[in-house]
Amino acid sequence: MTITQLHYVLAIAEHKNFTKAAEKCFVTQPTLSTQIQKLEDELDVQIFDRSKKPIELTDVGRKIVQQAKNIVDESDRIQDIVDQQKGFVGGEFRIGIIPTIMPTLLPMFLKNFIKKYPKVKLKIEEHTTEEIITRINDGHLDAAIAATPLEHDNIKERVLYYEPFVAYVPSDHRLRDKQKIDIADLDIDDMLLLEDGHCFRDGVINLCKAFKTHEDDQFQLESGSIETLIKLSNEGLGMTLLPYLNTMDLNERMTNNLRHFNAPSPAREVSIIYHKNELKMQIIDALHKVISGIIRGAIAFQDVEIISPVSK
Amino acid sequence: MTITQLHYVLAIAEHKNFTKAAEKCFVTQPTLSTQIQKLEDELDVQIFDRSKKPIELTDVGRKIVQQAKNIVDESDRIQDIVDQQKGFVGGEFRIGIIPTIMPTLLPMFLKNFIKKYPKVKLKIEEHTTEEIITRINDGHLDAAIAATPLEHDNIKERVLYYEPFVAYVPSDHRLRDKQKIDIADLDIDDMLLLEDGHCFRDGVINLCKAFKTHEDDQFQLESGSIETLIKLSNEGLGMTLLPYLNTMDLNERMTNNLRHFNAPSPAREVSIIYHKNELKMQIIDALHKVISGIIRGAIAFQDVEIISPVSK
DNA sequence: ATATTTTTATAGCCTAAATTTATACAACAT
DNA sequence: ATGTTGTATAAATTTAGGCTATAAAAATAT
Repeated sequence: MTITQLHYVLAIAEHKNFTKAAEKCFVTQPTLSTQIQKLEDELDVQIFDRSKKPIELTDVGRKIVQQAKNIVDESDRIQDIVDQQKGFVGGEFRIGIIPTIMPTLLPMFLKNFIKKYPKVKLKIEEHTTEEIITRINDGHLDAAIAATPLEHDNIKERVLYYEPFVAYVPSDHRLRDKQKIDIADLDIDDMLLLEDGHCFRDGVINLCKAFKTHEDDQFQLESGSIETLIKLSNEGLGMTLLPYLNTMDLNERMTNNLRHFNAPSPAREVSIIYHKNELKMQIIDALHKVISGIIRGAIAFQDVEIISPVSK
Repeated sequence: MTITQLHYVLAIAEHKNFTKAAEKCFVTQPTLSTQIQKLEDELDVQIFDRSKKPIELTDVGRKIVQQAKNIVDESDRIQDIVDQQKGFVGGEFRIGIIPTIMPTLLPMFLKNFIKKYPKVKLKIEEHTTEEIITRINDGHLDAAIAATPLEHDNIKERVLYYEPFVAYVPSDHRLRDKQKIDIADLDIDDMLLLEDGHCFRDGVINLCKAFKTHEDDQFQLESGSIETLIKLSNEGLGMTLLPYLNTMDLNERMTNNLRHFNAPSPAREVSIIYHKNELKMQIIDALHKVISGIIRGAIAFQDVEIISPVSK
């Protein structure tokens, strides 16, 4: 049994297809055929059920794949150990970012990061939180930036910053004349909300994906786009909450619609999340350092008292 | 990087000597030299410091060895998975047993076990608890039978049975005339005790390695031999406690010296212990099944109430 | 200091294993 | 039937792992 063979097993298990798996492994298809056969002979057990189309895993096969993942992960860490020793931070790194964070955060840290860590080849992908979770679990993403806590067993979270929400109150709204808003003022029924899991602790109100629960509403907003949110609000469909970073580049007319909260301000927790196997930890450390450094300059001056968010 | 290379690394790390490690790996010394060099080249880091005699690990080397252990362990489990699937229980299995358990327990289950699992090649070794812990940690033992709890991070315990102690009271002893003894009757100062960690919960008395703490005693008994204990007791050096199984084959004169406890009787917890990586779990399961089955017939009829032992 | 022993590294050769190209074969769709 | 898609097999090639023999270096003995 070799680590290479285990890589082949994983590729085939993933693609359910020898030919495609071979491409991903940068070898030819016969190589996979023979190597898998050799491994199956050695273990004297069938890993794949080739009678099914597309190919399926046998029962033992499933367990073997699970274990093969462990072994491959653990063997990747040898290089990690060496990298850490050398202070080398580099290689390909795939990071997912949720849509509501991408446009504001990415421009803030990207230039800085690639300058500081030129050896890292960042692959940035926009995904929803659910997509991110599956992709971190199957190893397609090395890490992601998302609203937390997620409380997912296989995924670790490291908080980057707490981002307060600012109310966006259009001109005809009942709260228009309040200079500072309290959480108690909010009414779920006249609010447009983001889909991100921003749950904030308050005995009375829990905005966790609140808008999704109203099935009798006339519309449901699946997009996490802040721009859409603002425009709908401008159309008189209700007030909304904007993450603080999104309020920084509004034009003057829109800035007039902003109302800050009295402390404690509702906030979302934004974290870098990664698989519990902690692969490529140096790069995750590096990202954490750069991002939280940048954010300290952008959010810290705020005098709002951040409340810590709590899950459903 | 291959799993074979990692095996080589581990062997050299253990023996601090290429030649000996090569023997253990059943290859020649040049093979190790070249393979280690290849690995070091691939990782571009020195694993061993060959300038020192005997050879030493570098700082990264130590971490790599640690990780290599993980990988090798995990890769061994692939075979485990297959074995479990096939219901196959076999292969070499090294089990350690502490001296006070060996002579009574081993004869009870060994014949039964080898009959039921003829494919398992048991290697039985007698060791002290401390030796057992190190040997389980470094992988030289697959499992062991010892008095628990040990509360060791890397070692899991699975209780086989609770073995009550029976007092052995020589003819001239102050407790001689009591038919049933209470824990409160015991006095550390006139007792000979085993060295095994049998700690039992009682507000007043804790016999955990008690005899070792008395540095002013005239003698200290390091042997865990029950025979020695009985003979010393017969010589009038004090009463002692015998594990129940050891009282079953005494001659009549000695049986007359036995005094059972009023419930709850002090007892030692005897467990099969194994590394938390849970390698060869099928065999451990098999041993557990056979031994606790045998013991049910030997101890269960006792009507003493067993108290659960608790650590220091 | 020199010789001897012990231990690791290197060279050259051999064999086995991994991979490739070419092709056969099977299942499925049209 | 025929083409398509996907896996297995055959033969050739390259690569890697292992061996013997020996050199080099270090430790130990004389």
